Amino acid sequence: MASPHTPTLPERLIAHLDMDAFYASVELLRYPELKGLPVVVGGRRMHEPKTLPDGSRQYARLRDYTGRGVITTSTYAARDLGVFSGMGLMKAALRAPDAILLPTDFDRYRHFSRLFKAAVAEIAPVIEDRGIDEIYIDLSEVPGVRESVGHDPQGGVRAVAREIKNAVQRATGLTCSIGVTPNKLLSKIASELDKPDGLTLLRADEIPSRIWPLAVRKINGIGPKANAKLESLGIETVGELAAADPQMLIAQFGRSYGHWLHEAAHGRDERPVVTHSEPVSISRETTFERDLHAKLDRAELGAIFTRLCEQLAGDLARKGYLGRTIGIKLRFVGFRTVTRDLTLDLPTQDAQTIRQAAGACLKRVDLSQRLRLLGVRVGSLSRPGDPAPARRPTRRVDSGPKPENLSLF
DNA sequence: TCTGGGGTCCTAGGACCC
DNA sequence: TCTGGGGTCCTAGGACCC
Repeated sequence: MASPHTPTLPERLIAHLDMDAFYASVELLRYPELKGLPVVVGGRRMHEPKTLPDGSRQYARLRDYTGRGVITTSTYAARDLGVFSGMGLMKAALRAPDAILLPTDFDRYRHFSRLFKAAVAEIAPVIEDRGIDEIYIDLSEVPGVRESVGHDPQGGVRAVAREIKNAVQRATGLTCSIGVTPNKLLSKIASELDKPDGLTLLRADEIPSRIWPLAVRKINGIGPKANAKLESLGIETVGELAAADPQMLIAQFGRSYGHWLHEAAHGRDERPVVTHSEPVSISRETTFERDLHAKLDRAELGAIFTRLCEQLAGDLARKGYLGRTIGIKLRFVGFRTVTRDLTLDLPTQDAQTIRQAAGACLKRVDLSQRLRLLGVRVGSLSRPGDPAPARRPTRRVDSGPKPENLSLF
């Protein structure tokens, strides 16, 4: 407990910045005539817009798409038609057949990602990367942030957040939404409250009025499973979660997650803004256009497998990592997913070594069902100069020869 | 007409070591 | 010959996120 003699720490000021419909907005910059229309980005097939002789452009429609693939981003006009990120394109086509479909151009999104992050860093350098289109920013030490403007005690914060939004707009031509609160958990929620082009400031004393009415699913870390279970317990809002008996939550969800649920519902979160982090694993995976069978499609699968290993080796080399744990991921028809991994004595970067280890992993899987996805992963990463890992005697892996292992790879 | 690709973190059991 | 306890590594699966 804080005694009168221990100075209380100043409350942190953390921002969460989320680019609005990022991929779709980047596409609208080059196809401005699509502004306001339902547009969806996603899919893997070639559906580039065609420029006609008269200079006008012809776009693919959602109804034209066949094959596997999901929506990566949709414009707000498309969302109004009920098509959202993660939805299968074929399903989306039933809801919005006339929506325009654009292919993803990750290089371009990465470029704009660098632009907006650099613009923010000029104003507030303490940034945590949370992927291509969002960041956390620690504003606590930003000059002017704690000054009040007029009688608005948050005037300084608001001004700095506005400045950040303007800088992002100038650098990219894009809008973003920002939430500023005492921690990452609340800021993540706050940035969504006024999307798009939003700016939401929230103090701890506003949690009951602003946060508790929200659905528990709005909390980052409560996914579909936890949500369903909470619902079955009669808990739908954050306020109901906050009022729930912590011991009951622990009994239902386990010590760690149960305790976290309670803390999160009360808006408590001490996680720092992490400005540097090292990757834990690097992977490549692909979903096939049609389901493949290990025996019937042996040559095709073998070629894909080798290609994934080569791409992965390329990624490792480019990023400057070695990995000691090689793993595979298989997804069968029906979406059952299986993983196997194998830790080598020494880290590697070599495609053939990876391919061989991954092949050994594959031998431990029953391959009688058709596959829809194959992936390869490298973990236990190190840098080329790092000291060699302490070797432990290789233990027998009981691979128990599978009757349906078709010894293909 | 089901459900991409890239990740992180957690849990849990067995091996192995002290 | 019933039964220890802790710590770390390895492996598999699953929830969750962007």
